[in-house]
Amino acid sequence: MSMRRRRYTDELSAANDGERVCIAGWVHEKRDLGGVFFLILRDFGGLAQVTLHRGDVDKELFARAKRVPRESVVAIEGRVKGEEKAPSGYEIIPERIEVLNESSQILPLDTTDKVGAELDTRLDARFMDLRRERVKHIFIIRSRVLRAIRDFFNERGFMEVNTPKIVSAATEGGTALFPISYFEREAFLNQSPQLYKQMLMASGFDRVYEIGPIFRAEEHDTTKHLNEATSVDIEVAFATEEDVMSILEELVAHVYTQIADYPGLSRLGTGLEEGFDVPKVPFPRITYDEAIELVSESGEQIEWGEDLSASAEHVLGETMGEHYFIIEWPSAIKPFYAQPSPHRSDICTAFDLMHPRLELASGSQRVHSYELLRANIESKGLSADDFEFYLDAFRYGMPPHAGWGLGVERLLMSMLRVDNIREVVLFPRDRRRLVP
RNA sequence: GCCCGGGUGGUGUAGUGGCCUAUCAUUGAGCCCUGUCGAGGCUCGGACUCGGGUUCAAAUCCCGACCUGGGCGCCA
Repeated sequence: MSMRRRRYTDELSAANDGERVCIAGWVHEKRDLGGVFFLILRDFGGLAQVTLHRGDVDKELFARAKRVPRESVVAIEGRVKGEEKAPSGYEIIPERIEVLNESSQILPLDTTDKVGAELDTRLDARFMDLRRERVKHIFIIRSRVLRAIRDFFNERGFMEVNTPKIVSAATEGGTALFPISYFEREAFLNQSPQLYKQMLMASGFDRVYEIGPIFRAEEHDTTKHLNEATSVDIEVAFATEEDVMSILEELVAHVYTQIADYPGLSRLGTGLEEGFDVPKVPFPRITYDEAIELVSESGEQIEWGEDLSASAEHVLGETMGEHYFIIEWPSAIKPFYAQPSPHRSDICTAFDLMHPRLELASGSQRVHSYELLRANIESKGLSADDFEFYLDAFRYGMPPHAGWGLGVERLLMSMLRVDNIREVVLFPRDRRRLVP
């Protein structure tokens, strides 16, 4: 059977009536009515009904079609017949059915969604879970989101870069790293491309972006954390935090715009049957001071200089209702590379992009002074010697610059209203899961 | 790391000490049925996480282990 002649089920319709075609895929369902037998074939495009009438088709073919186990892979040659009684307006009258690979029974999951399955069960049999329609659409959307992000940056003169994922030292502090064995030394999986993208600012690559994996060894076990995630990172020279905040909100709006008309949104089962609204730019900005004030009105007290708790973020999300920025954070709870505010010594240029449900991104203008950066590293209790490879870039002409990092999975789960971040990763890595 | 839940056929579930030879759906095997689209009807097969304990009696109560869901903390 030639793959060149293979057609997708969604390319066909009643308009192809009479054409001889070849389709291939999985046996999604079988309905045996005695004298008439329906085999529902599934490929990447969708479903097609293959109809066999006893008497009209070869006896052997009829019997073999009934015997093929569900989820087996088959290639079918036959004629398209426009048929109002068929679910998609046409059916295939087969002349040949070739079983390319028979599926074992009983299946680990139901691909027809008649019976549910828990996430853990689904992830154990992820290859089969991904055959389910709603799950497939999540990853088609994910792919489209990544494409939209690349288009956005490429159109704006950004250069895509790749920085190392195996690194020598604790990068930013704050989070736990995965140690790995690197020949005779210890190394780590990178928690973020932060230091490397900043170093590129000193190279004159003044608008860079990277989409890549980040690794966090935190032993958290929640619906919004992963130990291996994907981040979109940018760094822009001669820019302030306001400049990169504009880029960020425009990016989010662009991504929403690109996905808003995707028909598969309605198949997700997450309440997006009517699609979604593209968030309006600019997003509201509230300062950290305003944020803790708002939270205190709801009864929860946050001391100035403390990070916002989960319940505080929830209160803010309720109040703000849509995407918003929290700006002017205390320097003490932001990383060493956040540039201090020009107006106040105890706050910095850092910002967080919040969705009502969770934090999506954080960024800042960066410290570009070697002396200040070195002092900041030391004052955070880190050793400046470990950062020599990074600090060197600041001694020979580092322009002012700003940037941010955005969690792809968080963007997706918030956009698609998915409850668990694992849903938007093909093979998620969490506290317990290392396979598949 | 802390707190609170849960582990019953392949999958999803009912069952809070004896009515359990364990419910229902779906899946699987088989039979009937010539227009199904969650097809329908009939027959059959298939499970109490593991190890201790309490009791005349444990799926059910207790202890431990393992697995697992959620919340908090940390973090993006």
